[in-house]
Amino acid sequence: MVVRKRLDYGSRGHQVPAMPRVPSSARGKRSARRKKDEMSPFDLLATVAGTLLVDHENSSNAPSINAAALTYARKRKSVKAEQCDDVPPLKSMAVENCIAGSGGVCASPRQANICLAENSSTRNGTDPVLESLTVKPDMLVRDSVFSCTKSCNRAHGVGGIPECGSSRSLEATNQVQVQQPMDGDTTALYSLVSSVDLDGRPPALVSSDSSSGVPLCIHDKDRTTSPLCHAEVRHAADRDDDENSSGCTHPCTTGNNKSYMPQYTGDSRIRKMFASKIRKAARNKMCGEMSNKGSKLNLCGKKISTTRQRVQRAMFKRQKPVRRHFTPSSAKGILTEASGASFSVEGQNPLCGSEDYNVKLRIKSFTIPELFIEIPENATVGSLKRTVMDVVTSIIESGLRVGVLLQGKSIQDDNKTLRQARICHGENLENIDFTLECEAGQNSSPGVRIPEEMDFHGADAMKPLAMVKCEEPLSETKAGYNSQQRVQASPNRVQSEHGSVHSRFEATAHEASASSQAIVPVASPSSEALAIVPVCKSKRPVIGQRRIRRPFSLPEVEALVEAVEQLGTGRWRDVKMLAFDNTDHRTYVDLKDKWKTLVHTASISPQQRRGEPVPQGLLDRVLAAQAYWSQQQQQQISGKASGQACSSSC
DNA sequence: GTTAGGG
DNA sequence: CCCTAAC
Repeated sequence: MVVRKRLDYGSRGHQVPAMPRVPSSARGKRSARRKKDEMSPFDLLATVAGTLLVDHENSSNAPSINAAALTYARKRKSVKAEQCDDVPPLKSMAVENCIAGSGGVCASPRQANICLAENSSTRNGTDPVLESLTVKPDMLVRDSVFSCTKSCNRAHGVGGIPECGSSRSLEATNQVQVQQPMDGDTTALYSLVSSVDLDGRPPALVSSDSSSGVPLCIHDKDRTTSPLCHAEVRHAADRDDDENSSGCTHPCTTGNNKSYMPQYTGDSRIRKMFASKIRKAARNKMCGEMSNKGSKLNLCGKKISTTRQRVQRAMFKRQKPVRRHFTPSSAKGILTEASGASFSVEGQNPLCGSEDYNVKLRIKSFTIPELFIEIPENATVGSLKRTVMDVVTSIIESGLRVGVLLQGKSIQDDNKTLRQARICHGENLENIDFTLECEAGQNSSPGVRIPEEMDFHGADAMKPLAMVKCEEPLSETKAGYNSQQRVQASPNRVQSEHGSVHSRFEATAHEASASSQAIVPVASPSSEALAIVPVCKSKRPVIGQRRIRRPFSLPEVEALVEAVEQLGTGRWRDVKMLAFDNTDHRTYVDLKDKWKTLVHTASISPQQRRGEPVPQGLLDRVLAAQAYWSQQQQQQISGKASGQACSSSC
């Protein structure tokens, strides 16, 4: 067998050494490290103790170690022979199980495992990225869009199931009815709109809309001729996987860009320095600041530890959106949109008369910018969902502000009254739009990060776009493009604004946004690059922010367990690559931590366990694997020690 | 950049 | 999850 190098995974599939590599941990636990020079006796003791411990564990909790060892041996053997292709029956069963259990997620790690070789090979080549992404229930999406628009006139409260629900995206389908005295200024309106519950819970005034079907703006539809695939992601419906928590738990406000650059691929040194310093500072500083959310208040007093709110943290780690980038949702609005999701709102005023001086606006949905997602063809739907979830979450969390567009024109003056802004009784409010713009955008220099972050692999069209986007002044963003094409129907117009260079891509983006009110991952024109720039991305890098907590789903746990069974503890990077290669938000440290908790969980009584219950069978496997690999490590260590002793004595 | 471990 | 020491 060829000596395996870590990086080999990338190009040749996964190769696992027949014998567990001496976990570099042999350099091991600190305690071990410290002792290693001073002890032979200690070593011996440790070995004995370890053995005893292992025996004990096995006798009390899990299958006999022998059985486990056999299993592992077998597995390792097979793995050794055919890393990725040889998937023992047991694994298959597990996979099925997992898939059946909870939508999607599960499949990913394992599949990644199984297809690793293929995966990696494709990566090297042309990276077929998004072709598989598609889906594109265009109609659905559009339906929702249109229904939203058109239902304006409909009386709210109709019992029917909202059409939007079908394409429900990110709380987008909620209709929000905003009533505001016409004399209120636009600032007030902004506030109102901003208060829209982004968490998907129906706002107080939400009403359902049963009208769907007939698109109000047919041109939108026609425009959507792009060959690109649009994938609609249903936020709420699919949140049964592990990502749920993240999104749900921290619905909005405080920015957390985690999603779009989850990997620790950033400049870690800088990150570390900034992160820890800034973070600490932030902790002290922001005690009172963020606790509106949830019940986590008064954290300041404590040290904001476990429950501490997301603290400003170095964002560097998220600087390289390896696989995900946002993309401007429309050419003209590139920057504008960049700032965030734009959501279509429906202006309405039929009832104004009866409401005296109140303007009734029903916000039925909003869209977020197109998202470009790069994901291997053989990635699972679950991983795709997660990816999209990440992106969406980041958009929402990165801090949003609202912009108001009337007849396609952005209303800049917050001090105007609605009446002055012509958002009032008697005016045509059908074309009023609200855009969500990233707060972040205001604070940072947009252009700085983009170039580095972009994955340009030959995405010629993308690059320019990104650049443009980055460099574009934010102000233009606001003033420029207005939400969706519904308002500004002409693609040409869009292109004219940015020049022909970007036309191709822009058109794409344009279409995408036009076609959907939902989250729309769009396949890049060039199969390889999906560079995407978070619209908000260039925005303030939320420094020192804590990552969102994302409990491991059962499928993930299974994948982890299996990977550890194969690779052993102490090889977290490999575990990550084997089972979570497509899951950016799970770092190997996370996996290690999870394993730690799993072991702990498995060792306590079921009554003491919290969170999503993990099947006992799985926990048994955890213990077995832990015991087995612990033993292995012990043996390695003792073997090493004896070897040294021998060599020294000889 | 990884791994181990404490918090 | 975070942070950091030790490699």
